[in-house]
Amino acid sequence: MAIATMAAEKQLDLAALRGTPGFVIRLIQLKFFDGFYDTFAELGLTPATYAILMLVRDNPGIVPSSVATLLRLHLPNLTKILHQLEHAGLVKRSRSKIDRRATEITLTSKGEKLMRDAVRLTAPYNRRMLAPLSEAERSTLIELLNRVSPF
Amino acid sequence: MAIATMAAEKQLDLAALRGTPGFVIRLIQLKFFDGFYDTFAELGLTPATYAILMLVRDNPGIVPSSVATLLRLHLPNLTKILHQLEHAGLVKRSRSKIDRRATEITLTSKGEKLMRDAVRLTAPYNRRMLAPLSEAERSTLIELLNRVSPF
DNA sequence: TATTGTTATACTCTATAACTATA
DNA sequence: TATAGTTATAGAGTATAACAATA
Repeated sequence: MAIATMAAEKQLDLAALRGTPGFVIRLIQLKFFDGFYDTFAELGLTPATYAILMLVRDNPGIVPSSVATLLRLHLPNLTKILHQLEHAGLVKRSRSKIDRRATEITLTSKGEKLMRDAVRLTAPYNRRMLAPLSEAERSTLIELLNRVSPF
Repeated sequence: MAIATMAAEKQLDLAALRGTPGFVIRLIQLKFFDGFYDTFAELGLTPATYAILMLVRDNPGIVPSSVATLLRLHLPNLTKILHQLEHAGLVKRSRSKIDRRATEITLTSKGEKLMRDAVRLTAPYNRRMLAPLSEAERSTLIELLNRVSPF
């Protein structure tokens, strides 16, 4: 956080940008990222590793190409992260016996424990990020976002 | 676009991630960025330069530190972009007479023309990105997003 | 002593090309 | 011939430190 502090910016005209959803979404994403690190850095998780480990938790044996597609990562970049996660003892990679080109990813017990800890922080984090909204509005927002989302 | 194509990913369990607004917002932002380049690349605009030029258009004489704060950019990075925009003849920078450390940014007539062209593409682009929603739902979403946004 | 803007630089994220091993 | 995964590398985006000019 070295970005200049707010000052007389209040009287500026932001109407056009505030009506541009792409711009507002970018600001919100930065807010979620900042909040993510505040919450999950103590567990050593980044937004990317959180999503990867969660996807593996719910889909044991998933292959890297599926993870890459769903999380919008390029396979070479995912390979590097998976190498780190394996080195940290959080996931295990093993050759598929059906298609020996494919690698099946599963969580280790250490990975499972980490995600249990992470899940405990998740709901409060989400609530904090959406604090300006009521419970009903939060549900509405999440539903609308999922309809707009590519998946 | 070299990310693997969708295949058997449909039968995977994505419930946890879909209930995580930060994750869905990230996917949506990528969708908006892709769509932005499809729409505005012909004008030579990026999401960053679009936002900067729009902010200058609506706030002529705005100083770089305010732009940086509002757009969540760091001043050294903004400096570089402003240099490019000035070199492209889209903005003009002049020393403030009140505070001679400050630089006042304004659009050139070329910059104004560019933004008129850009504005014509904006509404259709936004509508396309939010196509899965009805008109009323679009308004609701934009209103909720603005309430969650830091500004 | 603090702030504005700049330069230089480092770091992270994302993207592409080329290779291997399997199919 | 095509696909899964890997390696190496390039590029864009973001971050920090140090400085000059001005307040």
